[in-house]
Amino acid sequence: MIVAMTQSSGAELALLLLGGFHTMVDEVHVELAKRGHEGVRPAHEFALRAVDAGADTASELGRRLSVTKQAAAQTIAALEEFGYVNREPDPGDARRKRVRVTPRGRELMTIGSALFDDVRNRWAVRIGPEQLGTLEAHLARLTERRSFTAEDLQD
Amino acid sequence: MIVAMTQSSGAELALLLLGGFHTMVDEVHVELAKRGHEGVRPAHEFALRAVDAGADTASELGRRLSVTKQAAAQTIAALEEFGYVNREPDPGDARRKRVRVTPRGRELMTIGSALFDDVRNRWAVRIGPEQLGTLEAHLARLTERRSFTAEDLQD
DNA sequence: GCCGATAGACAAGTAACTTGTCGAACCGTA
DNA sequence: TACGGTTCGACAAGTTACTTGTCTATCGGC
Repeated sequence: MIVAMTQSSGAELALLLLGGFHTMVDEVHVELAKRGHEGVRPAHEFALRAVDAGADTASELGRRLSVTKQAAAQTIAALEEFGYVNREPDPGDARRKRVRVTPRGRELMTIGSALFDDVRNRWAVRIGPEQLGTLEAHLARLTERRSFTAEDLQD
Repeated sequence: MIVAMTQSSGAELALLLLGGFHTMVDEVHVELAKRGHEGVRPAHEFALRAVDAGADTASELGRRLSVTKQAAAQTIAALEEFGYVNREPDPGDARRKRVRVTPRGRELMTIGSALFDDVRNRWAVRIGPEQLGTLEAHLARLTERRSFTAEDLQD
């Protein structure tokens, strides 16, 4: 995506960041398809990780991914259709449906992690592991705590 | 957008890159709306820059942005509707319609560049200008020439 | 003067969201 | 224990930024 001239170093930086993301994700996505996970979309992978990390209801997943609960519910429905998660009623709260990662979902996460780490390792070889570590540390600092607004409290 | 645990440093890196992009774009987008460019979507800004940089037909714009010519034509139609570009027949080739950036389009680019540069400058203050330069240089290396495939030749 | 390549138009489909609305369930308080 | 506000998930429709597929008009080399 995007190789344009920009005449703005700020806009160029934005494109570099997006390009970096796409470079990683495209490669992982292609390789996942070859290994028996054809239908899966990049967004599904990240959502599945969030579910596994504890976002086991649609509302909670929405909050973690900063999307509406409806969007999260749609993602969960897709993951369920592909057999990556299943849903069961929460015994302690009849409103909730608890989302659990299935063995097949766990397999996707394992392969996905390996593929992402693979790309990262090749990057480490190209610019040096300590340089990559510094890059990550800087990015983490620059993106943390993206200032709350009133909108973040809705829904 | 996304604060999930991942248990994979590769996947975390991908999220950092996407988060960085979003952090920049969201801020610019909000500020643009305040300054009289309400309808504009983030993608439009980058497309407009590509047009200005010489991608003055739908097909060419598609190639530069790595999307289909149809997608590029839709983007151009949106830009035209908002008054950021206009189209006129190419005198030398009756198939082509030449896309030109209007004064209002140029204003958008100017403001957009300033806002992006503003974010970048604040980042430079936070981690140091030379560190940011290194980060950009590394990203540029890691994303350059994302290996051609047969698909790139179609359409 | 044909023929393959290219430009753009039109149509329909898709992914990943959004807003808005709703009923059911939960929970603190009066 | 009844109420009132909050939260949960479901359903419906709309939006953005794409895609694939098909079509006609035009161009350029031989």
